[in-house]
Amino acid sequence: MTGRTKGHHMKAEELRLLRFLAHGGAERTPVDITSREVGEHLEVSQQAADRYLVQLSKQGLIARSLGARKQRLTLTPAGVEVLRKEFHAYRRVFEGPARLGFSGQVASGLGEGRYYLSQPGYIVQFQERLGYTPFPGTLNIRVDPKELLRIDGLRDWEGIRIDGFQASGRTFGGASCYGGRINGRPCHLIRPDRSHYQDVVELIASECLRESLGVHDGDTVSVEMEES
Amino acid sequence: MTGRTKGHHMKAEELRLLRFLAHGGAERTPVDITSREVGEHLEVSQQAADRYLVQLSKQGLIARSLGARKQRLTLTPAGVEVLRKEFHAYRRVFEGPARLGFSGQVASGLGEGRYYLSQPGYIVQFQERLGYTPFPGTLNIRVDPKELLRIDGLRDWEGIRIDGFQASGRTFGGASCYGGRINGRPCHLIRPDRSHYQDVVELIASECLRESLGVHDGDTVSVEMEES
DNA sequence: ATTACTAATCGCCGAGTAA
DNA sequence: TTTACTCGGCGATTAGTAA
Repeated sequence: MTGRTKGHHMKAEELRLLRFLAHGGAERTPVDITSREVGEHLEVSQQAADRYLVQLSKQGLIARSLGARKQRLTLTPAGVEVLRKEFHAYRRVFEGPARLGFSGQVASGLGEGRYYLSQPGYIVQFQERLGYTPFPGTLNIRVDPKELLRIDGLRDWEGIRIDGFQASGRTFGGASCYGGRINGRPCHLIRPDRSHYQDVVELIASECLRESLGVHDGDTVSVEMEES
Repeated sequence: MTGRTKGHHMKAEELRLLRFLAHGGAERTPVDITSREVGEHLEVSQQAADRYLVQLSKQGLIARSLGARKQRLTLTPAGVEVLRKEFHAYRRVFEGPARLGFSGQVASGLGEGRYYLSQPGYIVQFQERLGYTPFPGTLNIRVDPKELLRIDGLRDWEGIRIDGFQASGRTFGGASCYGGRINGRPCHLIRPDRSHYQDVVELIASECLRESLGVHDGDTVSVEMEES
């Protein structure tokens, strides 16, 4: 369920194996196959194929149940997500940067945004990777639940990675940022790895968006995301 | 121009590099970049990045011209094809098998088909990989030149590989086969690596298609290709 | 049959450095 | 500055084989 947070990239064979399983329908229906057959398809030894299967399983990308005769493989949601991201990366190449527009109502958060955005561990990363230090506070937008699935397509975008860290004895989680505009003004949508909201998206910008846009709770705003 | 005939697969980093270059527009416009920058993006050393560039260049997937300051990189058509094939493989996963229909007129070939299809070097491969021994003769279909670009999309499909070989002192080239139906009857479209025709596609089947379909030169036939 | 461990080999990565 | 060579080290692969 949680995205591939770690930045260590997959090796080509593991990716091809994942794709092979998806091709065989392992997203929906378990696929019965031996490590030998996997090896034949990938043109590697049975031993290597088996290691790949073990690795993918460890990474939570496939689920294995070993029978005496064959093993039964299923892609996990995380495995599917890896493939969808790859797909999207290629689509980006051939079809240009994706766009995603939606609108929603300004909402009050729980004041967490301010707390998180004040953490130096985050600030240095924002400065480094977004090119600015965000105003300490997120603008929360409540969107129509029907739109959520579409907005969730952002998961496939490359995004700008903000890594989690430890500080003062607690853990701060990672997040991904996506560039866009709200009512024409540049901002980033920030999606924490472990999101707490369902129908709320959080935006950050260098200034206080509430002020610079002159909006209040309940006001409708329109957001235009564009992939870099 | 010639497709990646060799079956030795690319490593993940080379593929990512190729995609990175395409992302930077190297398909159309040369990209100026140093091996250090490439390494940073791929998160490998400058030396490794350089090796990848050399490899890709050797494989004819990119063109390099070294300046004193940066190198100028362009994707070759072969490089673009590699990426397009990857793209298509993922699309196949998420959007199901592609279909491609076209129609054309039965045409006479030069009798080469019979000669090639009689070569034992090909026959064993057909039997092994297509599951039948083709009737020794291709059915040639002349198609509307306007359709050619669309039909050329077949290049992205996975296809069934027939390898080239040497026999009696000469070289026989490789080809790719794609499954489909002509007027409802199963057949394979065969696309030699070095194609001699422009607006003609060649079909093979276990029986003589001319007979079993009861068609003659000039008759219009319709072909339905479906990806496996 | 399978999966998967061990041992030996292979090949790749990156540091140092030449050009 | 670049690109790109050599080489030591180590991770990955395969053959053999145990379970």
